[in-house]
Amino acid sequence: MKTTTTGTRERIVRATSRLLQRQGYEGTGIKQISREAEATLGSVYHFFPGGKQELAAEAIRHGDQEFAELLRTGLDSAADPAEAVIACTRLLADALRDSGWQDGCPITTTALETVGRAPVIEEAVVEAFAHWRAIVEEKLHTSGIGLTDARELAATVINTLEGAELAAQVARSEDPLHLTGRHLARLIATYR
Amino acid sequence: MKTTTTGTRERIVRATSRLLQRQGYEGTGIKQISREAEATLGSVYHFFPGGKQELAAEAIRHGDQEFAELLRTGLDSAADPAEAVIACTRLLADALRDSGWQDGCPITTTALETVGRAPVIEEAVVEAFAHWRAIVEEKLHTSGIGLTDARELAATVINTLEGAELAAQVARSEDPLHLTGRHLARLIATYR
DNA sequence: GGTTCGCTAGAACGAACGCTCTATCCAGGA
DNA sequence: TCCTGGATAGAGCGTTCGTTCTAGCGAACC
Repeated sequence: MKTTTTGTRERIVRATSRLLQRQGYEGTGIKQISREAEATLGSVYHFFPGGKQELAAEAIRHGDQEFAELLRTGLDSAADPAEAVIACTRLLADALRDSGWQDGCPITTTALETVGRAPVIEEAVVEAFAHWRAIVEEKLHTSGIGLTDARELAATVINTLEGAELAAQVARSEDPLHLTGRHLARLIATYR
Repeated sequence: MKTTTTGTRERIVRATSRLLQRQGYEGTGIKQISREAEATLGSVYHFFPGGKQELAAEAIRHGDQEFAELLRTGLDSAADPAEAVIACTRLLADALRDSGWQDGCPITTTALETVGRAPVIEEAVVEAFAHWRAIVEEKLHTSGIGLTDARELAATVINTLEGAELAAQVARSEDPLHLTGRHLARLIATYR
């Protein structure tokens, strides 16, 4: 069955994405991935002949989509861009807390570990960040903020969310995310 | 000689700190550390009987001091807190570029890799972030910003710097840091 | 001069790493 | 009915991992 084969591939990608998110690239073994995905080592190398790097790049792309969806959900929940960003921080805080402070940004750890040493992965990382910035930029622009300002603000919004998520994870507290939401809202307000 | 022994210990800590910064915790082996530090495996385990975790925790504390010094240098370079923060982003951008985009925040990668799984390291990480926030907070407060505002702003300044450094490293560009400097300055200006 | 002790030195251990390879399974076409 | 080829299965390769352990070094004290 076609569904079975694509099912295995997808199970592998999802398991990899979750493991990279929680343990990073070097801390995650291919055998652990195959175990968690309920697939065999043979299947992993069948679908990803490029090995661990190719698999990780695909997992990053998966995390990209996941995070993008969260962003869109948050941004669509309010017309005012400042409130919309606050909604994003709330969604992030909820997800982080509900996972026992385990599930931060799905790609940051892997990105930092592989920067400058695994071009295939890095490319996926760069695309993910650009993708997220574009989503925020569009929201800001359609809310009446000029193109240049919207682009610059979007970059800072994403970067700040990343930093806040890291802080929240380390502190095991939602506070850094909520605080960041308020400060970003205040910054955005200065542009209107 | 006393100087020789403390010399070896310090060489090990410095080498570990630099390697953790560039390769992360899981990507750095103890044998590589002993090689780069020009110390033997026996020496490493003599000074750090707690093994890799104890060594990493000590290296994090070293990175803490290093980053704190950079922050103080930047903050002291201008009376106006907004300009002072911009000076920090400039220092960070210089250091990052000059290292070939290798030397980002000395502790972030290790922090993310070990969060929730290595309490000894995590404790050092939490202390480092608190330390950095305190430095920024003091600058903001002595510049006339209220205590609560200063504390909250300081947290956001540190978190945002972290996020911007990550973005700059991934993009191999100083822009995210400079942009963040401008936005943080703008945010700080709304409090005066 | 002998003894102690902080430190250096690196061989060796079991476990885990990424990856290769052969064998087998089984649905669909000839 | 046989054949083909995508998918599954996992033993085994060489290497490296973190750690342990014993042996030896040289300066300092009695």
